[in-house]
Amino acid sequence: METRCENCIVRKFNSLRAMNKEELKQVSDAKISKKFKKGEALFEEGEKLNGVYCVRDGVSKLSKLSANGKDQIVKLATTGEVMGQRAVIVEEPTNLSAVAVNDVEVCFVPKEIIVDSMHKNPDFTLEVLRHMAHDLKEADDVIVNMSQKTVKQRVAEALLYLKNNYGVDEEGYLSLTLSREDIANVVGTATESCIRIISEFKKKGYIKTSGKRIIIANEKELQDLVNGF
Amino acid sequence: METRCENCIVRKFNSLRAMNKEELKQVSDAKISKKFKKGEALFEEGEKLNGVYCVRDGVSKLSKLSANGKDQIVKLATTGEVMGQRAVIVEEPTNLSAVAVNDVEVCFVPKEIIVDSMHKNPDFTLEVLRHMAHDLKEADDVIVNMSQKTVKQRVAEALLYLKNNYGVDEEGYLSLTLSREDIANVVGTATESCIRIISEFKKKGYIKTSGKRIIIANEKELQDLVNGF
DNA sequence: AACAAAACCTGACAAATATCATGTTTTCTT
DNA sequence: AAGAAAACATGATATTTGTCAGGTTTTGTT
Repeated sequence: METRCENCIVRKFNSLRAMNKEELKQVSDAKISKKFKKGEALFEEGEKLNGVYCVRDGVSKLSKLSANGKDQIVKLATTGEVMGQRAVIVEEPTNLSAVAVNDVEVCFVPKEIIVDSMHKNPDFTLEVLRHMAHDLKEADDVIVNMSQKTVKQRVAEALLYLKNNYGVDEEGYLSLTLSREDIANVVGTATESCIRIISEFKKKGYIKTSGKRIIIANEKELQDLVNGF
Repeated sequence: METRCENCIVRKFNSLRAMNKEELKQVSDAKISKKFKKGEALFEEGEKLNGVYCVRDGVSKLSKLSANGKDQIVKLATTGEVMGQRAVIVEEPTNLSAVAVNDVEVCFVPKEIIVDSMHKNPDFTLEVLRHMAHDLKEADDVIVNMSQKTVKQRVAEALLYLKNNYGVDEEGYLSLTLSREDIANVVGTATESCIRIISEFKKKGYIKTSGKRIIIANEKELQDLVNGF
């Protein structure tokens, strides 16, 4: 599928929207469409990125390996988001790995075009800057959550996050299904602890489950828990 | 003391170095020098910032209040760093409070000048972007540390950080003296836990203390601890 | 449909950390 | 230099969380 970036709705949600016509044409001509199956890696921590990845469809987990061999998921990147921007800007190997959580389709945009636009088009640079400022704020929030909230609160928060950001299907199940291990890696805890807490939520009627799929049955109770009541 | 920004060495270390002469003159004319005593707040979380704070001297702690009433220190801002940039860029109230750790001297630069330069001077915007990209990476690292390292490892790391970033005085004491409570708030733990661990380090000979002041006596042991040996 | 692999689950226990209570030392202020 | 306030310290205990070990269920593949 060779579509033109100029017509891509995805662009509306990321910094590429601040590009002008010529720039978009350049991107369009140079971009390479890539598909990744669930579980495949888009790129690995420490790799040099030759461009950025604009997500057309699907969700990827951005994670970092810790000294003890566990992955910490730092962010979930969804349709409209751009991955790898940070590394391209500072011209360093990326500090994060990206792995497809479900089937993912991205457009790879060579870094030269991005860098070139950043030098020439202040609006574009500013837009990138705004997105990064937003990510930084979110990262600050995560730091505070990690250090000040209990694992139980963080699991509850993660479930609400999944509902609020990815919605539910016709039956009420969270549209984005993560494995218990992935949830544990988002929350920063042991997989068993995560499973135990999810079981507890189920027992208390806050959620219902079917296999790995989850229905949020009592949003208020979960929210109260997050808030410390 | 009314010095000119054009001559300020501090500027060399932050994004203002990408400003051209006219821009610097504007900053110089509009800036207001402010001094804060140890413990005073420069600004509070949720406040609207009308400009940025360029640190001439001293150290401030940037922190965020958590639901349970504890402060989490997200970053220490030192000579040469600019505080409040993020909030000015996204035009939101700041998500962090800034409190002087020791006596602090800053130049307050009205946001109009910053915003104006960002629209006109791509080099400046790009420089700001680079700094923010760097901060974001550091934040990612903190997230991983918080979730994957033990409190003991994080305390050890914090002590080494203080040594590496602020150095030691003639007697070998860490130049930047933080209270045990502040260290606990950097590390994200209870003050008592922090004190206990510091006592343990002292008992084991990794550090020496005199009041709140600390000498790192065995850097290698501390580093090994951080690395999980 | 059968099988293997992966994911999920649970119990028992150990380790890490928080909390509460109380006393001591240091630092600051006058 | 004295007194008050803040910071530091430590014990006892409770809670949270991780680890190991062994199961069961679900999922994917042929």
